[in-house]
Amino acid sequence: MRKPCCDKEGTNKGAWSKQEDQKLIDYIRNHGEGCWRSLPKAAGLDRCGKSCRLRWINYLRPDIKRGNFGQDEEDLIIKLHALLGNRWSLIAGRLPGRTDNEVKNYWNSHIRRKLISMGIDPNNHRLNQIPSRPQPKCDVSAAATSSESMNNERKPLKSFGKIDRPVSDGASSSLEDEMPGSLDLNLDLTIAFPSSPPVTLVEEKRQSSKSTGTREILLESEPAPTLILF
DNA sequence: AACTTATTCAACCGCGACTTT
DNA sequence: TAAAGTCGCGGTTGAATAAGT
Repeated sequence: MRKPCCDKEGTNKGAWSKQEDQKLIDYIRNHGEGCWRSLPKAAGLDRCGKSCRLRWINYLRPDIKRGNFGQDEEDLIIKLHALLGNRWSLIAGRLPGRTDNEVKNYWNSHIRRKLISMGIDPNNHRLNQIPSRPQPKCDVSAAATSSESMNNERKPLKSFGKIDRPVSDGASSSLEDEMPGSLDLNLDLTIAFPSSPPVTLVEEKRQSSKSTGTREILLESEPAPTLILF
């Protein structure tokens, strides 16, 4: 059988030194990404492959955009979070140059607090005080499109191809009933599935969107199925 | 200036899905 | 087909820094 990914004994941990960074950069420049297990040894690094991967993806990759998030990026994160929940890698995938870790951190340190201060539950994007329902300054209209899939207690969907957790579960109807006509997403989001989504999801989507008519969810079990939200 | 508290963010951990043997 | 390895993800932690007192 195979050897374990990395023996935890005798590998460096904690912050990366400049030398380590340089070794990793040099190695990946010459050999490309991949095979993280064997990379540390080949690159002369005393690190776990997992740690190398993380360092590269979150910090060293040349296409990483550093610095503050723009308002458009923030809006997009909110909208995508409303749709996808805490699937940071998917959200980051829509933000060029941003990493899942960065998006996650930004959400937890900035956006989350901002939504709370506006009386919006960041977990489900619902207003806490339903009766008055003030219009938030920030574009959180997507929040209203959210469903219970935002609930942090839900089981995470690990494989997108498998869709054992829908992008919005069927339980979303209660929310949509509550927030009719506030679904101005203005978001052209297309997610390509690696494989056809199960029919159950399609049916679920149709059922939940049927009642409201406020959101178009297109999920086709066709060769290149996409999820399109408006 | 010194201390405390809050915030940020890089890195680690554990788990589940996928792949390989 | 089962078991073990690998990879990627989300949650969490903790050190560094900033802000407040």
